[in-house]
Amino acid sequence: MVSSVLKAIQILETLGNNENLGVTELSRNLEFPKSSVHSILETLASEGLIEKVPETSKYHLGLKLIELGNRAQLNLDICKISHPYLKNLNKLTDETVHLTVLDNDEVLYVDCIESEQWLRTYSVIGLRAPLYCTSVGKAVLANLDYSHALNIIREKGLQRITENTITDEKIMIKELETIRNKGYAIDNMEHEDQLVCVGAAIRNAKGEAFASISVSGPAARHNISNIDELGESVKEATREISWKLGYRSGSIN
Amino acid sequence: MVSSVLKAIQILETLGNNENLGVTELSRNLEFPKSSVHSILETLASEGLIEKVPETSKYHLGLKLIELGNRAQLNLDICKISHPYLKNLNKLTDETVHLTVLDNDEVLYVDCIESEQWLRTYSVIGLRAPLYCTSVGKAVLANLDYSHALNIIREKGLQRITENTITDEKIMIKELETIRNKGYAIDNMEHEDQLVCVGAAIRNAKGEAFASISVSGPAARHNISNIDELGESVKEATREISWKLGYRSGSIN
DNA sequence: AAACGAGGTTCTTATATAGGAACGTTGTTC
DNA sequence: GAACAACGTTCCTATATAAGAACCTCGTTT
Repeated sequence: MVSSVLKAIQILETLGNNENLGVTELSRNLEFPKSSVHSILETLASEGLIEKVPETSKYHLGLKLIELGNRAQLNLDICKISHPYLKNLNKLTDETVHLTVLDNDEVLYVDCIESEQWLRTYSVIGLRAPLYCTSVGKAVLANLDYSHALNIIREKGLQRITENTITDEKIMIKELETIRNKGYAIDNMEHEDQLVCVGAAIRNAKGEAFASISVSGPAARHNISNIDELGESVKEATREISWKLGYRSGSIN
Repeated sequence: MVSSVLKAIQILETLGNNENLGVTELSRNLEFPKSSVHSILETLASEGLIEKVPETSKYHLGLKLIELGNRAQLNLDICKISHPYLKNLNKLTDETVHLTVLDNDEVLYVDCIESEQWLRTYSVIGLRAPLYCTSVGKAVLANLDYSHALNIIREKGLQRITENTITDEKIMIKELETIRNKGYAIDNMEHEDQLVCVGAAIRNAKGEAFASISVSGPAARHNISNIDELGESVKEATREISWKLGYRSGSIN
């Protein structure tokens, strides 16, 4: 383990969360000595991972990171394979479509195609969300080992975010069963008021649910009657992607 | 300057260009000792910037980089401000629209909205291209200091890429003058066969042309008659963006 | 306008690390 | 199946660096 590299990464993360910080602010935030921060910033800036605003001597993330991030996205198998299916779902539904992967017991949004409608879900690539209150998250959660899922639920807790958030463990366990039976998860304004999503999990060759896709739109457009139809489309897409990834379902599923 | 951080960055870049490299391959490529590569990889992997494929002990770029890259993109003022204009141009033209910034005497594609048509320009965020043979590049080049532009042209050279690439310095200098007069640059299959683009430069508050926007599509759809119309739309968008960035043109331009 | 304060930068040395070399481990060849 | 080859991993120490402290610079206060 290389401490300076570790520090550099933490600096990048901090700059990602708070744009335009100076040496002292970073040093205080991270509790690194100013001089260390300074020399690391100098190095990062020399390669373009961050940029120094000369007038203020403050730093923000740089162009090279955009380049690397997109390279990472292109190299990520799941993105490559899923993108056409996202496009297709977007065409079919005219709603915003997301691809997420499980990372650190959260979902990380790694691809997105926005709806063309005026009232639409916003693009959120690179953001994270909890598992228990999103369709993408619940779809994955429902397909993890029971003990693992329970662990996550208990460790992270079921914080109330909206009126509809499921905050009771027993109800959540039933919900996960429903999701397994249906093959897709519905988020009925559990994460954001007026936002309804349907998500289904993607499995890798080992059968692990490690990613998921969702379609999301305003509650006004998604009532009980059409949400299941959407759910079936999403489920079908994930089934095909999982197949391409080498998953061969043993059961009738 | 911190050598280990510098090495880490070079490793990330190398992994961006060649996915799935092992310790030895990286060590050979970069001429770093294996042990150094090993400990840096370990550190990068611990934070998720890269991922190790356990079966092969090879590494590729990780999820955290997608996150950081998108954070960088969101924080980049020019992206924030330009995105609505890109959307608008895309709607207006139904062609693929790109935003690039000048970086290291090249253009770096930092945002893109793809056409919905079957035959379309592909999305290329994170890629780079030379200045002399792209509309986005020429638009910027035309608005740099004459000596600076000439320097770039001479240092990088005018390599022939397609039949239409401008490879003669004198012709290029005239072309740049035309671009300044018109306010937009046309790439008539100079970078890729059958691909036609129109681009215009964006200026910051200091008046520096540091970014540009283009609309691009197949030559079949863009003849002499409609290309100038597109050019005017692109020019108008860049004019408004430059204004928002604080640029107050002194001349009639 | 002098003194202060808050930030960025430079200096120096005890300390952690880079990197050469030796060691494991895996899979390939004969 | 033994010997080899190729790669990943671990070890050790000369060396580069982290980090504390001093220093500089600029803006603000009295």
